[in-house]
Amino acid sequence: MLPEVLPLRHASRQLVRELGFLQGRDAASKMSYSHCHTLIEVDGRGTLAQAELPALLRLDKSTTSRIVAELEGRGLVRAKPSPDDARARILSLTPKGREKLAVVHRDSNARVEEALRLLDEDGRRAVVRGLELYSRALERSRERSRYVLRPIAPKDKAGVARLIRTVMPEFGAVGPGFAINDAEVDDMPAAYAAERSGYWVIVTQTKPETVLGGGGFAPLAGGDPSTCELRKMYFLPELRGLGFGQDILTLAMDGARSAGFATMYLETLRSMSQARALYLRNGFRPLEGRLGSTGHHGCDSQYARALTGDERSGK
Amino acid sequence: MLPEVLPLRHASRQLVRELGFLQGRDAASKMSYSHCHTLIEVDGRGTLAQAELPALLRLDKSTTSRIVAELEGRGLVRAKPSPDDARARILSLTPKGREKLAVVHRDSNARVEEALRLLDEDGRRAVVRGLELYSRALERSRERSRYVLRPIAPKDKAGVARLIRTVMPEFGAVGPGFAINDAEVDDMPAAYAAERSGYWVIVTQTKPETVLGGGGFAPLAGGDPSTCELRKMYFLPELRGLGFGQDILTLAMDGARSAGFATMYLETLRSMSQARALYLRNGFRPLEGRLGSTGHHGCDSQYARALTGDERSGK
DNA sequence: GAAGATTGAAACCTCAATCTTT
DNA sequence: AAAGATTGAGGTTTCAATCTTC
Repeated sequence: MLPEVLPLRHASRQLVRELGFLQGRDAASKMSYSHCHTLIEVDGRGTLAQAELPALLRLDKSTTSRIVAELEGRGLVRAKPSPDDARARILSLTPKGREKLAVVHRDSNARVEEALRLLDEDGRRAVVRGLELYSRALERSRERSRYVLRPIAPKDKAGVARLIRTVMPEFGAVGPGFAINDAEVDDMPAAYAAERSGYWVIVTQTKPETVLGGGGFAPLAGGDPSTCELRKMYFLPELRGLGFGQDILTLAMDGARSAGFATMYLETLRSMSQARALYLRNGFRPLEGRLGSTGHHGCDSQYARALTGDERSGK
Repeated sequence: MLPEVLPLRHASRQLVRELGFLQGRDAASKMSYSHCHTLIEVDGRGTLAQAELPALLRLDKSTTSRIVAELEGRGLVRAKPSPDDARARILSLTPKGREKLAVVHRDSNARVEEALRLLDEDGRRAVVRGLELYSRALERSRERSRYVLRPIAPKDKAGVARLIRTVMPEFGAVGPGFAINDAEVDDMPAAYAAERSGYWVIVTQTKPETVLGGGGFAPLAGGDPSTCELRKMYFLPELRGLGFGQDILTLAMDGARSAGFATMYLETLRSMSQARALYLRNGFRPLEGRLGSTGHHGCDSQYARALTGDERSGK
């Protein structure tokens, strides 16, 4: 277990309790915390579909429905039926709602400032950074839990082919000289069942499973037998930024190391900037030219790193 | 307004939503967070008086009463009447409660760890530090709100005298050569109504007001007319660590500057370590000997700083 | 009277069921 | 059937009132 887990849980319990005090109903404004957040979200967007509120506030739609009804009843929010869809309600603040929000902002700012003034500038910046990092990490972790990472299986044949044929054109990787034309695309499960290779997929947790990402390794075609290639790592947009690239890269490097490879090579495109940042973080370094004979002359960028030693990052 | 206020409020809203802090439930164990926290607090102390729970969990005593009743009903907590006081109930975990807590810990650790693994080591440390700093600042801010800082008034005469005669003996500052014997102690409001001086007190917000701390400045007796003395700054233990020393020191320095003083001098004791740290943070430097003729030869430590320029800290 | 603890009423939240519109 | 929204039932919390013991 990471050494930070227990201290963080303790700090988190403390913080939740303190925030419970800070953000409890304010007697003066008679507004619950959720009501204030709703006003803030509606104000920040000018107008807002009521259907968006549950995701923004992380509350059940029944709760947001009741909040809106209450705010409407108090004349702080106006709800109009959408012209496009008679089911939907479009929310906006009334002038009275904007006044109320100004009061809420002033009170909240004052209370937060009062606490921040007890810290020096370095401490204040550390607080903001720490809370931002943690809430972002929790958000990513929550989103990750909607997916499953597992080795490729025969049933993934069609899904993986569709994945590759969807992502590559997004980056202009169509036509000759790109992996999208490789014969293996049509049957990835068979291709990566071979010795000294591996492929993993990310699928939705909810059935029916849909393949949304994948990546693997195999011996480098026409290359040294001690060199493998990181191959066909692609993710649909909704999966990006959740750290699955790092997961698959780690699995691939560990698998390649176990299979006796000494070097991992890869070909990619400069336009895949998120992927290139991942490679650099993991100790991959750009090469001057190609290795092996992959036939992917459409790729404008090559990287490699040694798999020996315990060098995990490129620092 | 501090530049960190708005980013922090945003980050705080995000974090609160991610933590699902209100009415959150731990899915696996079917326990509300408050129930889990209660088990953790009881376990951490072995046994715990039920009356301590509201302060620990920052919940109303009616809520903690219901939580304990629920946990008792489920056989997780045992409550015995205190042998000393038939009103009080002493809580402890049953073996079944300890088992349940182990499950809760395992689940919580796993979830927190899953999020932390998305950060590098530097990020993880920043998260822990940021949350600890903020929860501590909120706690201090909450405690501060129970008190009021204001200029001394005639009605404070008895309270301030009692304050000084309580705090000084705590640090051994009794007998000849200490400020506790100064004539002004018996009527501080009158003494500090004079020109070029000021005194502030910290009193409880709840009536009747009780004086719990104070401090001020006045011309240095027997010293240069451009030199003032920071005088009689004392706080009862419950007030320490809440930043009131900094508040009074800032008021005193600003007041002295306005009254035309160029230097602020002070006499203290080495044993008052919190006060000395405050002086050093505020640009005061130790002197080799005494200034003026205060008659406080009991003090073993002298400091001074210039009031000109904008030097605020000693860095 | 004050402190420890409990109980009733009301606010807020979630889950599940329902209604309306697409 | 699916999506937007509402409603009913039940859990959690606070405030205020109450009971018991010191």
